[in-house]
Amino acid sequence: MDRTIAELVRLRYVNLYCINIKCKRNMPELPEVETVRRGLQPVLEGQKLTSVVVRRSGLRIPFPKDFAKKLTGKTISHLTRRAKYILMHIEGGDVVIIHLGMSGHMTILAKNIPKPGKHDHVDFCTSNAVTVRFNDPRRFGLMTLTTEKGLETHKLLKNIGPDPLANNFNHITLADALVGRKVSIKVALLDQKTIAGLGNIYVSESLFRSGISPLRLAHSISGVEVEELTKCIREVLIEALDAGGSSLNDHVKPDGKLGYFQNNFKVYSKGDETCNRCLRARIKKIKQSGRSTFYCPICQS
DNA sequence: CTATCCACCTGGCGGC
DNA sequence: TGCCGCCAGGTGGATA
Repeated sequence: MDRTIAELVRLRYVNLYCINIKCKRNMPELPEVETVRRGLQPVLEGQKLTSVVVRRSGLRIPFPKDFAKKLTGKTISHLTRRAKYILMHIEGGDVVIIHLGMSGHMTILAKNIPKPGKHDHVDFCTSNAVTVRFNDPRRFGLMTLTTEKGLETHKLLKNIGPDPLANNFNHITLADALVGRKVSIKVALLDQKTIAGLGNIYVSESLFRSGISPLRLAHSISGVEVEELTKCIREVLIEALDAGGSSLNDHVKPDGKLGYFQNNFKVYSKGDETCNRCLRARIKKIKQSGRSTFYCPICQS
């Protein structure tokens, strides 16, 4: 039975519906965050928030004063995304900034709403009797408030680089962002002000696909290589997004649980395994700036 | 200014 | 079986 989320909610078919997945190797990077946004969109847009329940004083940062109070009774106009942030636009000009951190996920509860568990920090209850529950065991996520006017200059968003899936992003944008950077290309791509939305997984995957060693210095990447890298970043992200999208649209099980993203990683977490491109080298795992990097020493140079 | 390092947090896993 | 300690990750702020 394949149905969209909106349909399932309308039919009150969904008991428990996990939008994001508690899968060890699926930290929320751009594709996962975008998938969550797309999953929430049909159930939240145009709905009034009848109540907002906040169960602790803060996550990575404190909740704003009167967070719940300011949102209660307001209508959600639409959901957008900037880098790994989900933006919930409220009629009247407020905007809720949501970051899933490392372990944050959303659950849509359409009936038989269970008692909140240990890490269920926030509930958004809407006029269509749906509860969207935010759970985040590690509490690296955050929620805060700003306004439409303050969005561009908000501390969390103002220094974020271009979105790799946006139309205005291309190899020239990326090349510009790498000029003079004396860090490795791996570290530069992980930096959100170079490019928005890549995390540890997709940086390794993009570099593998483009055949560029993660150890190269950012400023040493040639124009031709940046062009290839740009193409590969987009491909990797779009493929992950498609996998997420198919999870949302096609893999709804009768019990309402979402199908898992497929892990088609070529190098990430594949340390010591034989490279499936050259079939000769073993994937190396190294540390760069305290973060693990996976790459093929033959395919990437 | 840029680069590096650390704190934040908890579940999961390896080792004993 | 149980417990201990380490590790993973994204980000901002402190430090060099």
